[in-house]
Amino acid sequence: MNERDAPKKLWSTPSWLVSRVALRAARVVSAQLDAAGVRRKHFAVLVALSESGPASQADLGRRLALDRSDLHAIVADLERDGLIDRDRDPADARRNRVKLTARGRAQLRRLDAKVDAAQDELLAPLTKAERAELTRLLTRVVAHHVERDAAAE
Amino acid sequence: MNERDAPKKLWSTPSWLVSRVALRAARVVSAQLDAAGVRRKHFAVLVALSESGPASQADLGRRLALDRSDLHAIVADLERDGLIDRDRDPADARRNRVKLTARGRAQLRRLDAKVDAAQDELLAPLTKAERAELTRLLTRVVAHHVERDAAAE
DNA sequence: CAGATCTCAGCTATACTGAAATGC
DNA sequence: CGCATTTCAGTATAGCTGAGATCT
Repeated sequence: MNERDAPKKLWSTPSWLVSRVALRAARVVSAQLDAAGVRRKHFAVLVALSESGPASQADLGRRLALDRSDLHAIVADLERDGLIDRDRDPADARRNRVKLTARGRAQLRRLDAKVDAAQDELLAPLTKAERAELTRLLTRVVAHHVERDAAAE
Repeated sequence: MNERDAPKKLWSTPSWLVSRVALRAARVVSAQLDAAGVRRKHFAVLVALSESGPASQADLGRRLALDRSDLHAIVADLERDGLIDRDRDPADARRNRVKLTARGRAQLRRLDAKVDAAQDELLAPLTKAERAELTRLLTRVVAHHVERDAAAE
């Protein structure tokens, strides 16, 4: 008796399935990142800084859908570990300008490989084409809800 | 600036996408169930009891992948609301025998419709065929990890 | 002035652990 | 005895809220 004996109704309910997959995803990704002492949100922040350059905390929060409050703690962790630098934005003194350090950049390269390995572990039973299709469908769902939120202001 | 401006790297990372979809799923389902004063886990327990008849808490926990501790609280809620009955299992006095009441059965019918509506809301941008394909792929992923856990004992 | 940003204290829900009491 | 079940207390993380201080 285990999860495989869950009600048929749930096995055909996308919201239940996606929650189960999200839990597995969190586990495999966290397991990969744990050794580096980094959590998933920390990784997301490093990725965003690497891709788009320095940003304010408010900006990072909006782009990554992270709360200002959580972001505050994450950025403090990353700064303590020397992976990012923080200073006042000279153009707008309300903002903290957050940027990757060389050490953060190097750490991100290592983390990238670990996160890629976790994807492989998560999607092990799927072919390459199926993984692409799953990614496409999930992307469409997320995009739809993001646009709906934006339309609602 | 919002989630749509998240790093491209994340938009192509299945674990990130599936977490975002799971959050949206939790929101739309919870919104539907809130009015009835029921949460998602409560719904899952009702579904399991309806499909397979009376069960012990340990059994429900294994089948629904819910912790014994959480299940304790859920079952207490459902009993307080008159949706389930609980008594000692005469065949094994360690077990609580949990079963649906008539009221629970009636409530479940209403909740079923609400959860179905939430699926529609969640998967709005997808065609029927795409929804079926997404469900199939997610099922394969969950089943894979469930079997792996079972094999590891 | 209204509005944005950062910080801090706290909240709820979810997932999980340890241990005691009871019964097989 | 070892093992299963229930109950209870407690932990960690994610997502979120309210409010104050500061700045545009």
